[in-house]
Amino acid sequence: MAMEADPVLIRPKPEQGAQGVGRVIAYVKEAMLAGRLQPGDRLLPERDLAATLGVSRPVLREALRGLAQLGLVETRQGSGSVIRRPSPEMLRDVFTFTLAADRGAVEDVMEARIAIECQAIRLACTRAGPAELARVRAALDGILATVEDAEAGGRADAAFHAALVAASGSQTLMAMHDTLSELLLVSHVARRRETLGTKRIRDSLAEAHRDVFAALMAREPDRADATLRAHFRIGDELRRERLAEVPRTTAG
Amino acid sequence: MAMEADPVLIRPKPEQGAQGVGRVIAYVKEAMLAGRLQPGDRLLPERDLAATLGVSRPVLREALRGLAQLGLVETRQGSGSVIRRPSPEMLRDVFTFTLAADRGAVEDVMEARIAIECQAIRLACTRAGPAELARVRAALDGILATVEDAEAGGRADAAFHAALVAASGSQTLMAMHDTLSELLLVSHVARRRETLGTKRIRDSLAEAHRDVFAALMAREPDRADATLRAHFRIGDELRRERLAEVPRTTAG
DNA sequence: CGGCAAGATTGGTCAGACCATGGCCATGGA
DNA sequence: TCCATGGCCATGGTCTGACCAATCTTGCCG
Repeated sequence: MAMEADPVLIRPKPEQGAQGVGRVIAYVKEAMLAGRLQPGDRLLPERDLAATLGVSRPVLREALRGLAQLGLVETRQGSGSVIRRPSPEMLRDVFTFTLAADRGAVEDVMEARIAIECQAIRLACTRAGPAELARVRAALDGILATVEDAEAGGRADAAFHAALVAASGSQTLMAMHDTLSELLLVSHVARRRETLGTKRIRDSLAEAHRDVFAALMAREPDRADATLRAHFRIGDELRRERLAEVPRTTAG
Repeated sequence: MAMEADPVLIRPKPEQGAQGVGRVIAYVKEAMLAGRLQPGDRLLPERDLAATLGVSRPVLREALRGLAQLGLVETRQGSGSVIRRPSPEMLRDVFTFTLAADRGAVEDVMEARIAIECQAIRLACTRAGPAELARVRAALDGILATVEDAEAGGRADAAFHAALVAASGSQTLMAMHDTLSELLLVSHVARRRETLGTKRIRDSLAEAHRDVFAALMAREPDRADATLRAHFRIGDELRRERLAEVPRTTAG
């Protein structure tokens, strides 16, 4: 009686001990871990693989879709399915939905962004090669060319910061930065509109970006971190100053 | 400005093809991000939802499987599909593949963790009240009480760092730290075992944690940041030293 | 030899049928 | 009246076979 105890209460992980879709997912995962399947390897065509594994094609497709969402497989119509080296793409999704469910105030999102960028510029000081530096340089030029234009300036600003993070060579930091940038997208444009006002303010911002780039070129992590923090602080101060002294005259 | 919560719209990455399966995945993701679907909400039965979305049931199932693999949906036979908030635990599996492909992935995630914690301790210096500080203190005591025990010490260490991040009062930083900590669990215990060896090393680590706490109590953000960074650096150096000089004697 | 078109291969989707599991309700027994 | 069990219905899991769409390969022509 009690010996036939609660099999219902045993909750294996979805792929473990399962049939059908779960079995196929487990088979592919295990083959990858065992080295029998390597990134770049092509799987049998769906019809053949389904027959080989003894499942129907919709079941196989379902399994492949699951693996594809995890970035372990890439499937192309007319071409086939290829094993992939996992990329941080899905990390971006996970952060996005985690933060969407648990998002803090915008300031907190901004703090997280500051954290990521400051760590990124530290790494960039030691890791960035000439190509990465040239990209940051180009992004800086984009900022200087668009200081008068809130919309284009906002995009140039975002591109500059993204180039900074990319120069770190850290895929984790890039994935996180992508998520945070999207979260901040709307407020970012508004922030910029509120900041741009006088020529003095615009020059200050341009100067701050030049300082950040110079710090990166100097290759000193602590200085670069401090300079980037100062840049964010300046932006805050200028915005406060602007709001305190200059009544809003443009509907923006 | 940012005084009120921003109604930020996030555009999820367009799903591959954006027809059929991709469209369904995008639909669910968008609905979650827009708040129309919340964790705990039950989706229509498969047959009904497929009809509603104008796709066949295998297509819908494929989409649900993809979402399930990302932890966004949980599907139970006989019961239905429920929206879930992504749990970082599902990342562990995938991170195993990432590690198999790239041993350096741990260091990458570690950099992100350092970024989050250093920003958190900065915020904690200005935001933490007596209750938060007491919690960090209690977590420090937990570390000091478990320096001889790799397993319990690992948990106490994690609890200390989580308490630091919690003391920042930033929901965003906490959510990100949770996710990163889950990733690092894959290798965390092994790292700690490699580090603990001699009494000298254990004392160094205990001292470093005390320093971090003292810096937090001093309420100086720059000093706290630098002290925490030094703590991470010390951990790295001790680990390298340990691996270089002391042959592994425990099978652990 | 190179380019283009046609055919073959392979993935994407659909419809309909059947099997398996979970939940709820009703009935019977204590 | 309460609890346990069984039956039924709802819902997910899988299969078969057909057709559509995209990619690749081969052959032919200039």
